[in-house]
Amino acid sequence: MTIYEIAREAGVSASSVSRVINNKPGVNKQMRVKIQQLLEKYHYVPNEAARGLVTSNSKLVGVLIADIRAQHHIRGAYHIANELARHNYFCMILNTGNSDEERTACIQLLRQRQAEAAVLMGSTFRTAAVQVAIEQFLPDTPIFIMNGFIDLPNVYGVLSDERWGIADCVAMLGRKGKRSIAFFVDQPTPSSALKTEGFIRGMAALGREEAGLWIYRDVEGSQNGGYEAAKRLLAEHPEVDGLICSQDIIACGAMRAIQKSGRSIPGDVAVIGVDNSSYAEICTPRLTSLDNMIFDSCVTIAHKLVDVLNGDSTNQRTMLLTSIVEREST
Amino acid sequence: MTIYEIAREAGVSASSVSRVINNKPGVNKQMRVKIQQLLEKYHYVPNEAARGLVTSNSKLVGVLIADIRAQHHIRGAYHIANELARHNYFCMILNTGNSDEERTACIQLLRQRQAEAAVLMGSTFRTAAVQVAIEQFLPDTPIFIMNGFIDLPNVYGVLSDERWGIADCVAMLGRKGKRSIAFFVDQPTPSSALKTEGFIRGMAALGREEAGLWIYRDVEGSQNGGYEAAKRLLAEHPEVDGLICSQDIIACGAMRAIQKSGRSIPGDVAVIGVDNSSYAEICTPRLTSLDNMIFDSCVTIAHKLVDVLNGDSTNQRTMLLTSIVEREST
DNA sequence: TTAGCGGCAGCAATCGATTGCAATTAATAT
DNA sequence: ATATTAATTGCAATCGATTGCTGCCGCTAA
Repeated sequence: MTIYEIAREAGVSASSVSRVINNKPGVNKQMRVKIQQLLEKYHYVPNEAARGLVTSNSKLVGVLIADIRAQHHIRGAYHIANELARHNYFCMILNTGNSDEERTACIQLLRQRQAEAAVLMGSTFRTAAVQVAIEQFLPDTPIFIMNGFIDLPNVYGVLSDERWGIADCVAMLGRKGKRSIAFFVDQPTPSSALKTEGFIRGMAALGREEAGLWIYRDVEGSQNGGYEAAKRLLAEHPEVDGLICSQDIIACGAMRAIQKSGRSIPGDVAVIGVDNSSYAEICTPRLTSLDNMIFDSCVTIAHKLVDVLNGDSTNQRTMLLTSIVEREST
Repeated sequence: MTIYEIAREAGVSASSVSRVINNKPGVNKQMRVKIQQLLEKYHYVPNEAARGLVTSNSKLVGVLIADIRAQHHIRGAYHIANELARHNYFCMILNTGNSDEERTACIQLLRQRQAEAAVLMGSTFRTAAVQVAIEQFLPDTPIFIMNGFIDLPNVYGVLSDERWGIADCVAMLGRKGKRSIAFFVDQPTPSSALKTEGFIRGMAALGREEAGLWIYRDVEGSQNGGYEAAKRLLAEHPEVDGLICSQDIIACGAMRAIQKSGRSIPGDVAVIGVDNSSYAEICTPRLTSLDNMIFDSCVTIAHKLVDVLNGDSTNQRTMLLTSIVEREST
């Protein structure tokens, strides 16, 4: 069913049908009704490719996620997609994978489908190769970065203040009398750098110097990664009484190792994770976690997106405050 | 950058450029190279809307998921998207939500974007309204159903034999000397009906009649749902020594209630979940779970999809065997 | 009676590709 | 030298919409 067939049936030209479809003036009232009935009758759905071709608006926003299997990312995509759907935009959720080739391919896909904007989640966009790809293929496309920022005209970013968040976590452990606090952090990204910085500041507030801190870097972002790191930690510093992990899942693994060593949580060692994911509710004991406001970030991004697509302006950079959700592990 | 601009620069017509882009014969070798260099130079990416308009192939497959936040569904989408990407197809992942209106809207979206096939995951497609929508808007589109089947010409389905799987779970508990076994099942769907049937058969094999079975239906698919159901179970049947839950997350909640009642797992009560999700690895004790072969199902669906899109034929219905992954809870 | 105007409808160009067919050219055979 | 054939190349139609512009009709005012 095309507008031409509808037009023929109604005895008018395609122009009129198009005007009816798009609620534009210039069509007689009765004819409008007649056409609407035909549209209804034949379950007419416009061909978005044809429409996009002439109007050059695709009503399409690309959401690039490093790994859609990661809980917090997919939840973010979910919120953004829902918000955009209300504005008649459609989200193209793409799993970018971790190689630059895959990422560039995704960016080309966006271009190929004329995406009007792109949202980046995770560390997808960090490498130079990807930035080049963006500049080459999406030069005038507004880019929205979740938990990150690049200082360029078309780039908008939402960040949660994980630095102060982690510092708060340290302070909280301090208030509970913990002094020998370790920190597990995953692969280096801007986000993990902020977290590390927060840890250092927090410990400084407790009177500890950066040199002597127990920071375990490059911990794999999995339960096993946390488990192994904690084994090492317990061997090297058996007097540890507090642990902060840059991801909940790492904390889950770490707690297993701590419990296995015969220590109690939070009695002997208190543990805090980050993300406030569903894992935090499921592990035993339930995990205290720094909520980095994924939900709010996504809502904010979605609003920014809609504003920009509507031609309104927004500030390029927004900072969100984090909060600690306290559970049994502290 | 359009083919016309490339053509002008190369001093040929758009036709030749198009032939080069699509690797078609009929272009002089040197000219072909020259055009390829220009394509490269200007980072040319074809406009898929224009291309789709004339060829009427969108290279697009819709994946409809009731709730993309559900681990196993999004993992499924991940596998399918990866497999299809290798065949130059692009996946449109849509969160259908739970109302018929939302679902119909998603189906219209597929039509609007000329999706060449649709994959349905979760109970998305069960209601009559949705089936009508499919018939109206996607009459000739092949539909692939994950863990389900409808007997129609264009419909393909992959099912895992959860019935026998659950029966096996019962048998396994039986072998461990458990006899007082309860079953928690979520909202009624074809899948949960199969599971229930499997439970009944399994118990029959242990010599139990259907009438006296402890089947708790309509348990909410969340940790809290499992927790509340288990509280009821323990109150009504304190002698319970085995529990099978239709979802891992339900089992996680149930285990909390069981532990809180002072019982040990698996000593007093053995627990089994379904899905073999990451939750099964994170809860304490780690959960024995029936692996319903999400991964294999997705791979199978993706293969079927590619076959059908290539014009090859496949059998409409495939059955996969499940397997029990044994962990600490049994 | 005629100029002016507003409402409605359609023509035709356009978006960026693809592709069948005809035209041109060069190479080979007769 | 002419006919035959194959290899290139371009023309023009097409896909399914949108939209500026023109034309027509009927009504009102001078």
